[in-house]
Amino acid sequence: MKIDESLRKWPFDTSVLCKSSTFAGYSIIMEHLEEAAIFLSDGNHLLPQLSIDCVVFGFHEAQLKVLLLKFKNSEYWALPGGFIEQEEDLDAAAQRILQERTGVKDIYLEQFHVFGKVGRSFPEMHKNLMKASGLEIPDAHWIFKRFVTVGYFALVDFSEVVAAPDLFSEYCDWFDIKAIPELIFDHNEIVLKGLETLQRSLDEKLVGFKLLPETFTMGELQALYETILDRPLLRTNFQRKMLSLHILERVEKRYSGGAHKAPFLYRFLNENSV
Amino acid sequence: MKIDESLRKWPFDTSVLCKSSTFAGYSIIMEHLEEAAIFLSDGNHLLPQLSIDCVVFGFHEAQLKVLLLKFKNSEYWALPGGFIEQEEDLDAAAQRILQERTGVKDIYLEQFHVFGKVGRSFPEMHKNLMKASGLEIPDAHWIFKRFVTVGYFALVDFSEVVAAPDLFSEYCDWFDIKAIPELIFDHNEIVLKGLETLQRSLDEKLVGFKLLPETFTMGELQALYETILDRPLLRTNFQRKMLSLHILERVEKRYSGGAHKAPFLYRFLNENSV
DNA sequence: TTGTTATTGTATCATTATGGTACAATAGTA
DNA sequence: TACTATTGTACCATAATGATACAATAACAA
Repeated sequence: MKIDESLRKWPFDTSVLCKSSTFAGYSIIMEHLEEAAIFLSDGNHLLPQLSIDCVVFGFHEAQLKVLLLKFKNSEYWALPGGFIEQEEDLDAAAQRILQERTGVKDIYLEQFHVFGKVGRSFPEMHKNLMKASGLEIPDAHWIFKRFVTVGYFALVDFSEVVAAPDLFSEYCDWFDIKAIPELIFDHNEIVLKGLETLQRSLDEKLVGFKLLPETFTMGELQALYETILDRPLLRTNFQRKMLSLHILERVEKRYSGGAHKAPFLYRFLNENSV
Repeated sequence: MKIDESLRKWPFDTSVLCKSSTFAGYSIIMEHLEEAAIFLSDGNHLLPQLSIDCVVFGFHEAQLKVLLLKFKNSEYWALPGGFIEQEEDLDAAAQRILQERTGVKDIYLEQFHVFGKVGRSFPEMHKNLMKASGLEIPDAHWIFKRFVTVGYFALVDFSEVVAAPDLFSEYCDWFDIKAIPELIFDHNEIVLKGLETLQRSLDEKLVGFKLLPETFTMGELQALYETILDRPLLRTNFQRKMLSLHILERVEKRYSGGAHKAPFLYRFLNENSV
């Protein structure tokens, strides 16, 4: 069962938004502006100069995708991110930020690196982006200070995600890992490091299944591995290897209109359920 | 050639210090107190609520050792750590902190995890430790706030280290990884996570050589691997494996008073020098 | 000088893991 | 009913690893 693409992102196509509900669209943006202004007016409840940035991986149509947000009235894209409350655990903050962006609870999250170079963000660029989105913020505001950011990567079942932009972004979309646009600050570097970490975790931790729905074919699993590792794998040996691990349960066959043998469906057995 | 143990730490034995140079010892402590007070009087040049803690690994007498600091007038031990200057890269801060503690330049350092739980430090305990070391600090002082800490692990040639305590510690010493005492806050957890990271890096990154001096025997190298991985390895196969990697250069034989065949000495060839 | 001892370096065989090919089974189509 | 594309599995070749055997030898003792 396939979910309508347009349901997956909001607002996916701005031209549609403007045509069909210009006023509603405008009011929503105004509301966001006000929300953003309120948010920015008091940073005392947050850990200062520390942020979180997330590389959200999804798998769709044999491609590894990353979720990105687009700044309002600008061509700049960025990773979903946020700040940590004074009374909030770091991991909990990452969970909260991602739940807000994806609608998914209990996301698989892993911290992978801290980015702490002095010059990793560009205050001037940041100010321009804020101005473009309609926010006049004094130069000395806390949001323009140097930030150290903790990189998390998330693995989500693409079909479960209903992505939503944040206070400063216009909309969000999935990008093929091979076609990430130029991102703000050092976010391209963060994506790269996140991908490297994912590649390394893939063998040792059987983490790939988090990117697939409940059941899947061996072919789909192999495509996932090939895409992440970025190299072809021998079908027969991949199958032998996976089956020898005894982590897959055969469910039923999938009869689905190809002039060929139908593949089995498998379900991942995590350690607890065995 | 063996360096005198007593040279390696300062002041290694407090009783010696008190007996042989009571006044000098006292004045040194006073000096430190004053330094500490000056340091604490202004935190504006530091990133707030963010710290660095280091697990410094050394290898000595077939044991994996960790460097710990002892708080003044207290039985509590802690990891060497510090804070980040506003104009300092995170990695540079870790280098600086470790250089101050070990006297070694260009230390091999790797960031391995951020510890960000709200309750990871204990302000009351911290205040008592400060009081015991002679510092009266107001409860609202920045140093008692919640801190997120970035864990680094360091690999050093044990024989090069001349360890020195910091402003808040009395002296420092190496501890066998198997006999780490109870540490403040979540530092035991940090050591454990650091060790796990070291174990995982050991195969994939040929990082073990950083713990050995310039030249070493195959037996010493094997002892290092066995200690870190905490399991015995077959001598003959270990030797075959290491030699097959073509990362070792045979230097000469070591004739050193055992009634048996003398082992070769090896030098590690890093990628650049080949 | 010669035999003894503990350790080192290497050869060899057994076992397991992996790379690669072959082929039968089969769901849909012509 | 034959054909096609794909799937599941068997099989062989090669590589990596586990385990044993043994010669070489530096220091020591007789």
